[in-house]
Amino acid sequence: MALNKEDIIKKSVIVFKNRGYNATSISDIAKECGILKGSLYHHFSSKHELMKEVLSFLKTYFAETVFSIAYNENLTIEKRLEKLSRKSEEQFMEGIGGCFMSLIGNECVTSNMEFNAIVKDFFAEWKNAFTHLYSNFYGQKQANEMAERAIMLIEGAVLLMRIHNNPDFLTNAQNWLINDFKNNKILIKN
Amino acid sequence: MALNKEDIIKKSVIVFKNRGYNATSISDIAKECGILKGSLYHHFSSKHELMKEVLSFLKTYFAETVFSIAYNENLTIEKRLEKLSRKSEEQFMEGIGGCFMSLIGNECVTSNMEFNAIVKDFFAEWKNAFTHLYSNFYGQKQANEMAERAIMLIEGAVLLMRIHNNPDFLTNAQNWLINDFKNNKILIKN
Amino acid sequence: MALNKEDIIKKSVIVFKNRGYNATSISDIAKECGILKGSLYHHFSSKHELMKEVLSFLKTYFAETVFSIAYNENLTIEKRLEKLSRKSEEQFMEGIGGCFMSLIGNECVTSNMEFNAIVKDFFAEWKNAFTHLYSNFYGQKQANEMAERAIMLIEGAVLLMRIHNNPDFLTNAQNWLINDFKNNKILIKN
Amino acid sequence: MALNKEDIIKKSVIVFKNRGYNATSISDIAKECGILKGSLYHHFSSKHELMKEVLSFLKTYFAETVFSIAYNENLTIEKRLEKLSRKSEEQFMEGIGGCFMSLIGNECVTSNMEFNAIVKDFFAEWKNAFTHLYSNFYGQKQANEMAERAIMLIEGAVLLMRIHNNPDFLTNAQNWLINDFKNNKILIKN
DNA sequence: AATGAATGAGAATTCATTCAT
DNA sequence: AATGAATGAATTCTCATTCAT
Repeated sequence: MALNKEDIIKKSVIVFKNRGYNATSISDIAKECGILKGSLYHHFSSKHELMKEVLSFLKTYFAETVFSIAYNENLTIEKRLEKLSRKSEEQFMEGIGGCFMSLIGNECVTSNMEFNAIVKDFFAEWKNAFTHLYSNFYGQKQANEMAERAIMLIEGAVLLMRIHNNPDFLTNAQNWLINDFKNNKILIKN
Repeated sequence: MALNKEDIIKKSVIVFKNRGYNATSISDIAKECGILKGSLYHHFSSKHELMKEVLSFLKTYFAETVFSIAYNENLTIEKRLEKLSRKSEEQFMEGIGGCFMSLIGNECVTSNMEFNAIVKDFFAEWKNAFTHLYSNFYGQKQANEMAERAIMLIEGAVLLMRIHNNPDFLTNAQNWLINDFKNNKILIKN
Repeated sequence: MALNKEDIIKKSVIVFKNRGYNATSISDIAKECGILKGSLYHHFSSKHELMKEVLSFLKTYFAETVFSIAYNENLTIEKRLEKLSRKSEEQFMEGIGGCFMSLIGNECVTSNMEFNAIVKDFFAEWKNAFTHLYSNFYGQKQANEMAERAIMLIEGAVLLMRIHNNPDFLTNAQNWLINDFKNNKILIKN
Repeated sequence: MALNKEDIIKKSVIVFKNRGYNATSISDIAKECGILKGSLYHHFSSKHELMKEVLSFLKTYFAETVFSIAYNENLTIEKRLEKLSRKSEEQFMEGIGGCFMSLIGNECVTSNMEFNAIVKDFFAEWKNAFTHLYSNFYGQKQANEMAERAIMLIEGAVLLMRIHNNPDFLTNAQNWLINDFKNNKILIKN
């Protein structure tokens, strides 16, 4: 009752993150929302459309709430890196753990170009954020590489965390990134 | 005609890797094998059982063909690392690209403990291989950490490669790993 | 259209009685109901669940409409026996003939404890009804025995009626029971 | 190995009696015989043909081993009745309990006229046996009726025995029949 | 907006039967 | 006689979607 699109999207995130796209039924989502599956079609024209809106919602959420931190000039570069890490960690550890974008992106890579486009955008924005931070200390090319590496490390860590049901993997990865950053900064200064 | 279990498992790897577990139907696999879906049940009692055998097959394949390289005393540590990288790359780039174990492991993490157990084993064996290599130059604790990091980096790279349909991600990651190894070796020597 | 559970249950009784549990498909029942097989699952979660509801429905039906006659104090014992006979006969001769409870009970005895429980309940209630009637003229032990015998005779008659496609078997059995009752009553009085 | 038709028929009796016709697969029977299902088709052209032979085998078995007792002039009528009871009881209590003929007869009554014909023959022969015994003391019409009643009682008892998994039902029914016989004989003599 | 009944396509699975070896 | 691979039809069940109320 009085459910709006955003409510449904937020509930959908939970269910899709647990079971993936194909194993999640419209019924599952409706149940999570406390309505009947027929009613979902008042808000979304199809499961596919719902997922597209979920992905867009999350992309926007990350851009506004997480990646934007990289551009916050009120904080030191280091603080930004730390805050960005903490914020993304929050998301990746939510519920059962995992990166929604890569989960859906990987599952649906052959079947759904529209999902894929959004997922690629997400990664591009994430990379830009990291590149922006690193380019304070490194040249463009190296900053780019380091950003790519950072994302790989985090995504790999999230993946292992999900499979092993153990948050330490992600915690370790974030610590390594931050420590590397600090150590390299010192090296560069000298 | 006269297909055996291994033939079917190899065909299954292709189809499951493309579409994942839930989106792949027994019909899809049967079609790939050139038989009717009913005939598959002569060889495997269920889709679930088939996937278990596929995962076990791949785990054994990696152990015997890839991870074993780390223990090959006829090669230098560096050569082993390179060969191990090349061999795993071969697998991860096969077909549409992706790491079968992490794809299935992530998709089915909430629904299937039996898949999960095999996937965890796979990662444990992979980590042991890296740890074994790194412990030639580092203490146990650090070798362990470096192994974990290496796997994270590769898995993250494979994930980005799949999503962007671009093998460079993985190539880069492997190069970084090998270069890091060489550089660190020099640092340690001095 | 706009079928409800009870409509479907009543149609199911017909089909299941004709062919038994295993030879009846969900499709058969859906056809009888004038809907598609998928639609049945809107009302019943499985064939097994449907049969459980059919059995429960029939058990209640017999309790309320047939066995209750034994306790109707407005009728003489003899009238009750006659009416009870007539009412059960109506059910056993319906359609192709047969006792639904014993048909399903016997067919599914090894495969389905839940069906079995309901079937046993049915027979217990039937026996109680007969025992109640007979205990007006006999001691508890003998009334019990006579009730058991009565049910055996009727069930055997229904079985032969079904196999021979001849209602006379049941008619005969009911007459014998009623005559025995009358004759014994006279013997007892003297 | 070295299985012959009769071996298979005897194993089939066990499996069909447990699960009925439709729920029993050719595989189940093959398993019980220790061969593969394909091999069964060397001995029987179809499941239907197998059941026909099973029914014929049992009909012959009962005729020769059980019903023939009624015509054994070396025994008193009473002894014959007792022995006949004991022998049929043996069969009805075998394994999980139940009368094979009535189980299959009832399950397949609408689908299989060939089974039905054999089952009807079986009951005719059984009735003849009882009629033969009773006609030593009663007129043809009454002997006939008593035979019918006897069979109804036993069949009803076997049915309840199977459903309640309790052999007492059949034991009781047989005792009642024998006692009735003895008591009536005395009444008639006087 | 929500319900709930219905649809129809497609999923996994079973199974009687065939047949080359 | 037996095997084991394959068939193809049928079965139970699921699910995205539609629509009258």
